[in-house]
Amino acid sequence: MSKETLLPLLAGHVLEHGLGGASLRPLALAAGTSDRMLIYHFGNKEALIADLLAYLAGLYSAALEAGMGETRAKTRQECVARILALGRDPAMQPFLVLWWEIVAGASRGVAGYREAGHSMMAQLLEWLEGQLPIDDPDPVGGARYLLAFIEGSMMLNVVGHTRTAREGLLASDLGGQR
Amino acid sequence: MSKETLLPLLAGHVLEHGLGGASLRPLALAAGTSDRMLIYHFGNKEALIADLLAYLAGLYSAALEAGMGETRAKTRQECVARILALGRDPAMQPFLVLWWEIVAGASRGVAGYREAGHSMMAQLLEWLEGQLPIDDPDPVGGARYLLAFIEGSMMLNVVGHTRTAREGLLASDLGGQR
DNA sequence: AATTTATTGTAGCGGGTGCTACATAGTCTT
DNA sequence: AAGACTATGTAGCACCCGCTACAATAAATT
Repeated sequence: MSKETLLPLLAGHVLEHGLGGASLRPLALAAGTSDRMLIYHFGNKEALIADLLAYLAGLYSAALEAGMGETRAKTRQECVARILALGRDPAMQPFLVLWWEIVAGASRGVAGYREAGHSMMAQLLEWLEGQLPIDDPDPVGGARYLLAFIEGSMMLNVVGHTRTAREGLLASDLGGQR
Repeated sequence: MSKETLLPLLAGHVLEHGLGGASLRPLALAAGTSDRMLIYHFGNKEALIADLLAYLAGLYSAALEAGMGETRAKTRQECVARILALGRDPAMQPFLVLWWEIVAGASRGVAGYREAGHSMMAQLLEWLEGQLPIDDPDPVGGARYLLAFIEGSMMLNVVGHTRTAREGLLASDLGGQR
């Protein structure tokens, strides 16, 4: 067994049980090995987490591509609706939970978290640009604007402010009426 | 020494060293007691964290009031600029770091985190409504809209997407030109 | 065939975790 | 004055943590 065969199993465990609280022995059990071997392959836990974060960023990219619609949205509203729907997809839920854990780690300065978060947001940004209407007057700026708004809305949902998020969306025209 | 005198000291430690990784003995040391006494006063760690989260929400409210400007902003742009500046204030930094930890806990379903996060966002929302221009056409919806956008921008900053956040802000008119 | 190298198991170390048992001193009530 | 209640210190338990020392096996290399 090598790193490459271990990483998917480790990622599965982390997506289910969290990243911060993960410890070697449960991680090893989920991957069918021992803590002894995890250290052998990765050197130490910090390196393991770093490799795992990179692998998870790749997984996230794949999940985004799988969730990408065949056609572009016709309006920014439709585009936002699509991505918010993607966020409600149960299959994406473990990623979202993990996502806020990564943000928290990045904020506290834990090694590797900022980089992983940056990478995942860059991928989402690129995906979002490709989802904007073809005739959008400012796809580059628009994607950045919508990204901030969407992620803020998702955070509000997480802390139970679903109504706040919805009413915020209604109060905005997403730059679409100009 | 009672709960009431303990909580400010505990909050200070948590603001400096984080909430998730906090354990009884360091917490007690920071408050000038023993783990033994923390359990005595709060029952168990979970109850201690719950009390601490409630106290921190109150602290956050006080910090907001202290950071509130004397006058209202004249435009939504100025309003957003003010709150983003407040977020860059070093005095607010520990709160922001703690904030993302609360969001992560809420997302993972840790007891009490969702409630604390909800309370803090409700306070920020109220504060934001009071900061909007007097002649704003839709203060209620506008505050919700701006809140989502601002929080999304702050998250982008945390993961190193400062440029993305800034360009998103430039691409939006914040509903101000209609 | 001998030797090195890669992979794995077993056992354990030092330290941190939440929490508890027990004793003690002071204070308050009857 | 006697007993009850409150607050606190000391010591420790059972468990989890990352990590390591040592040994064993098997494969590859010389």
